Amino acid sequence: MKTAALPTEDQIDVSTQYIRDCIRDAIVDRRLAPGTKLSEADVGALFNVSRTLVRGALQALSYEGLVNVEKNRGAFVAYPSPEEARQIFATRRMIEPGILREAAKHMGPSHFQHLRQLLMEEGRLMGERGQTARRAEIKASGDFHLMLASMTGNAVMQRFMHELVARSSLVIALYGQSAISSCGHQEHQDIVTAIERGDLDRACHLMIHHIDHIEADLDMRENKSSDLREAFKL
Amino acid sequence: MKTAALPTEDQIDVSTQYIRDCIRDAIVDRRLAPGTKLSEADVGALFNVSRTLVRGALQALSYEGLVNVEKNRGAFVAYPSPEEARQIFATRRMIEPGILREAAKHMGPSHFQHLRQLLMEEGRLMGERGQTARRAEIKASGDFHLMLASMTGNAVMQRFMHELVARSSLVIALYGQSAISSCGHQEHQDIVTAIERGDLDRACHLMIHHIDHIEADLDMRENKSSDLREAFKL
DNA sequence: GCTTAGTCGATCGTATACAATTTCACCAAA
DNA sequence: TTTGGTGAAATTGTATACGATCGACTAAGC
Repeated sequence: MKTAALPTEDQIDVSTQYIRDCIRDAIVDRRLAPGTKLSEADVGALFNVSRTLVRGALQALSYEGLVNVEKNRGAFVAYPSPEEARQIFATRRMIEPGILREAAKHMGPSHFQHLRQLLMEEGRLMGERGQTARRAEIKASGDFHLMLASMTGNAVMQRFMHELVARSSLVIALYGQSAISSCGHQEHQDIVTAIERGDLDRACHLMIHHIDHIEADLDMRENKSSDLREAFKL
Repeated sequence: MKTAALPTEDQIDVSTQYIRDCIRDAIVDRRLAPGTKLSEADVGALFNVSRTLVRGALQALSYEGLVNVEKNRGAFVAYPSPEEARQIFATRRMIEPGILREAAKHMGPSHFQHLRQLLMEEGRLMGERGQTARRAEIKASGDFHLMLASMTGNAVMQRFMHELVARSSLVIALYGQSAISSCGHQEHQDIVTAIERGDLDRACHLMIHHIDHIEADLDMRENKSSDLREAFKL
């Protein structure tokens, strides 16, 4: 609920940071389709700022992998290739077990309560229908992994996971099949249960398979038009 | 050896990317001390470009954690706190075992040869004396971990490791004690040997202890002057 | 003498201006 | 109908301009 201050938007201090967050949210929420051109002038007009600030925001997003900046052509919402998608999930398989073990070291009863609460919210959203609910569900699903990362108390790792989750959301939005990805909810619960029991090996095992399942539920056959450009450019 | 084109510097296309790389190299090589102010005007004058490009470079470096940008005060070479340093190494412990296992899947004889070659170079540098050799040694030590990451064939992970190694170098430059950190060379060799034998569990174990040793050889008592500013600011 | 207010210089934040490049529409020729 | 070329319009790349903020120094007051 970050977009709370719409009515007085032009009075708010609209900094690069704010623009970046807005665009990122829009991309992750799928309100901006992959491949969409983000014209500096247009975005600037939207926020009532000059191109200078917009450029900064777009460059930052480019660094996060959510936007591709092509020289002399402009910025576009990232259109991750299947290979890129595979790398993102492969990276998650490499690091999330580590996160799990580290987080477990720092977890107390209150942490488990927070996790359970998040899972309940997630389950509630799963029951609902409609675009909005689906978006919220994808977001909640990512928040689970993000919350685990935050429990490591490690800001560096948190940033990495933040980026990975955002890019995963983009990939799921692109290649995800209708409703199947929801089955991850039960897996989240199983993971928490395993941690709670102190069975970290099992928790890690479940986590890896969970990521496998997310990836398996994607249909990453070669894409639409936009790929031709990438195939021959540069 | 990236700074090969000094004589004709003003004719080169000095883009944001180039400036960023130069500054990063200077930081990692310890030619720029932590805490050093990077004035936009000064850097711009140095490269004969406007502040616009410099700002872009500094913001990118800030995202990498090598530079701190303080609002209305300017950019400074990062001065990692002990806590930050701990998080960097903790992150490496969380992800490098994963890298190891993934890299091992893709490694053939030629890969081992490359690794051995790097290790020989590392050993050679260890024998030499002088600042230059020490810098090269720290760099070579990082390159070992970077090479392992590159063998995963995963660009996302490679970028993460690149950032972690750069920041580690900064930390070592700051808190490292004279010659002790060199003992890691033998550990690198042991890790390669373990991978070669297919004993990944042992390789991971060695890797974690290796990172432990690097961290243990630091003297992270509370720092010099520059920290006072951070202590009271914000 | 120490504290506090006020001014000045330096540096950053943002907007704007101009140059360079790409895109696209239009038209002519095959 | 398609292909190829030309020029204007749009868009990005970079530099510069100007207002805002911070830090240091000076000076006045306690």
